[in-house]
Amino acid sequence: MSLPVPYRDYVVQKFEASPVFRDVPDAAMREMLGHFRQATWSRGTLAAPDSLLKWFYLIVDGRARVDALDPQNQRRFTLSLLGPGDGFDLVTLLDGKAHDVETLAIDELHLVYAPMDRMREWIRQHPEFNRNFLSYLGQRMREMEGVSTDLATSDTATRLARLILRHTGKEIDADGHHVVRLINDFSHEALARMIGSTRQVVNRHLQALRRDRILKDRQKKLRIADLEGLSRRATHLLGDAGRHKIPPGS
Amino acid sequence: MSLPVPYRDYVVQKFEASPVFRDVPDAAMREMLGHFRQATWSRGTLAAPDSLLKWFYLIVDGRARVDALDPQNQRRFTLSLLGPGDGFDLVTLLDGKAHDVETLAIDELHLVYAPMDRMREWIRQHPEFNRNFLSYLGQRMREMEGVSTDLATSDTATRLARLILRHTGKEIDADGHHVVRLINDFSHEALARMIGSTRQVVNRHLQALRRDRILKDRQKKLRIADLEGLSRRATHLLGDAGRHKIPPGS
DNA sequence: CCCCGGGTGTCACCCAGGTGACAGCGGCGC
DNA sequence: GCGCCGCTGTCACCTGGGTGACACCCGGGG
Repeated sequence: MSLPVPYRDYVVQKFEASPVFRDVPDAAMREMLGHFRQATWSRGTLAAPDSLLKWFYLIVDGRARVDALDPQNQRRFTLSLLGPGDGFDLVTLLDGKAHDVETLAIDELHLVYAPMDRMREWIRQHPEFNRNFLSYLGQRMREMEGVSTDLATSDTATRLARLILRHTGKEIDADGHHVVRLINDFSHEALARMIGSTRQVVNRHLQALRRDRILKDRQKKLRIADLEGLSRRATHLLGDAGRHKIPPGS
Repeated sequence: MSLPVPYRDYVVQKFEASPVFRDVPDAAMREMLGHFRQATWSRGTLAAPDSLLKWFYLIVDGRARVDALDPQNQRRFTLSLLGPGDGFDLVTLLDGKAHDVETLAIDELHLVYAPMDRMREWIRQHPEFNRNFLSYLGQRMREMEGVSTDLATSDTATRLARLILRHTGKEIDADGHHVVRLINDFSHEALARMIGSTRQVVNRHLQALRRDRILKDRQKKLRIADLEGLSRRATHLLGDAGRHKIPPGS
């Protein structure tokens, strides 16, 4: 029923650097994992609401997306993107109540899962894990605050730039372009849902970014040619704003 | 140095029903409070960033507002409104890092406070408190998700209606109007910051609500005349949408 | 091979709502 | 009393971006 030892080793190695387990000693983690089971969901799978009440899932491989859907006005908004080391459903874990969101597998998803209650006990009993977990919660709250603030104060172009920037690694590929992680194969529709906009508008801004040589042209995957330029857009200092306003007498 | 016993009793009674302490036995709470100190901030006081790193504050009486400010583009956004029973800074408590927000006293603020570290220990050591605290975090996350989703999917009129609705009690005053709590004396500017808009636009929508007899006219404090109507706006079923679209042949 | 479905690229249109401006209003201190 | 200041109420103006529509492109399945 529990995880086979070799797989457990693989998972430990996967989670070691993840925010939830960063400072948890390997031994404790290995012991915890002993109580998990394993599952695989094919891409597109939608989490069943009642299984989210009973089990807490940790992602070993693959990505998941958590969408909120406005009941009226059937627009969607992507609350968060989960990758290896992330778990769901966090909110249910905290308060035990059903969480009205859609969690779905973007890729084939390799998961380990354990009963909610047991998870809660671990949090209570393992001090190192507790500390880590709380600090993970803190980070998540910061992220969410950032998203709200962005939505409330910045325009779509800026939000898009920030979205891309947030997922850009420092690594450079063979052609000297920065690679975008996690969201590089997203459709415009999916990007739009992450910044609270629509596919047409996202397309508009993406074209502008390509035109200005900030994004690499002519390819599906996002690649960044001018990181400096991108972060200027993200902070929308408006580039050279004011220059075209030189008073006539100078 | 610690709280005088009569005041402690007062605080216990104040916190008893609050989300953070709901299920914490009075005895445990009283013992905790023994380690707190007391402070009063006059209205308008801004929390000093470094004191927020060292101490965790609980509100006994009064309200506080937590604002995020977009570094460029100096617009503000009110992340949350805190009342009796709420504590700050939650995020710093969780991850120990400075939290770049402005916390300020809306009213004269009566607080009790304790060192962050001790607070963290209580969370770790008192199981009932831990459970409560985590579930409080869950609620807070739900609220934040709601705010983001609103911002991303609804128009300002709807967001304003929801804001008011969220703060409307079931109680009815002498004239049969529902009273709005916590935000009833806010300026349009302050309301605007809570829904990511501007004072002019908020005013626009407030006038519309008055015109439609949803809000009580001619007075500063918000009072609701037609709760039903308000929640219709909040869910923007668009009222009788469709009625004016009856196909010609019927 | 063609068809189909999902994604992309681009329009033209239009409106919610941001913006600046200005006039009134009430409370407070002098 | 008067002046000040912060707030309210209302304009007129302009624009970012939502919307529907349509053409096109590509990959996979029958």
